[in-house]
Amino acid sequence: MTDEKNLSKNNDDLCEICLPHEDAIERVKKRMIDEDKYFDLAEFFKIFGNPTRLKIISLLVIEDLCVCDICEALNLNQTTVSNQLRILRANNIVKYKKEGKMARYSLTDLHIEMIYKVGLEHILE
Amino acid sequence: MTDEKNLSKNNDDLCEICLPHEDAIERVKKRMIDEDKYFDLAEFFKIFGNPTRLKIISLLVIEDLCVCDICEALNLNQTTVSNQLRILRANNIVKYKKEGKMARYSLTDLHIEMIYKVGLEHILE
DNA sequence: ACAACATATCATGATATTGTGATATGACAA
DNA sequence: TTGTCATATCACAATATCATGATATGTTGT
Repeated sequence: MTDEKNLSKNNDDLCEICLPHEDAIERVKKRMIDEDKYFDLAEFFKIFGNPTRLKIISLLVIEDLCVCDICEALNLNQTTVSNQLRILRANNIVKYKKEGKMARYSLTDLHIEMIYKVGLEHILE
Repeated sequence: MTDEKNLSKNNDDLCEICLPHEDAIERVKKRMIDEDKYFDLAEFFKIFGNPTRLKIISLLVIEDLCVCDICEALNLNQTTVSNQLRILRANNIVKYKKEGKMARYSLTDLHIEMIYKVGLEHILE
């Protein structure tokens, strides 16, 4: 604890110009998650940061659909939808079941729906 | 309803190669939000798609902090933090109160905390 | 085996976002 | 008013992401 305080007075860390609140910094640092996790989490949220993917998600919140239904409902070409579905799959946001020639897509779990809905609530305020 | 079916047989929409499920498409299309909203929502979620911003959010979930505390806790230079705080502000994710020379930042509302936590739950599974 | 269909992958030019150095603002103290 | 501190803004090179055309894969019917 005293070590921490001395350390910070030595100015050998990045923030050289200000006088930080050591106690608050200690508290929040203790509760941070692993560095890697922030990157994983950012990758995950990045997926929601694209209107096309959000549209696809919003459809799948309502019901499961095959690729060509998504194309039709969103008026997008097949390549675009398929590409975005790949990204959604790779990030564990949608899953699919093969039914003959078709692939029926659905959301992997409730988290996705929750995040979508809370986000929508936020921007509609 | 019959109109819809005839329309789709005319192949004058983008998805020409497959035989979509008209009924499902109708159902989901009816419940879609305005085109613009998808863009707004994507802009909002984009903010969560960057590790630095997530780190800042994760700190503010725990307690309110001034800029220089955030720099110190995250070992980032002031410009980086300030820039990201500007983006967070512009997108209504954080707010701040001036206290003398300092600016004390906090999350705008509970939505932010919820989205952060549900996302974290998801990737930790 | 072959054709047709539904979906997936690859490659790419156009566009957007990143962190950061340089600089500006605004508050307090002397 | 001058200097210092805390924070904000601007500008930009490096990097990432987008939609899409071209092409591949895998399934069904003949």
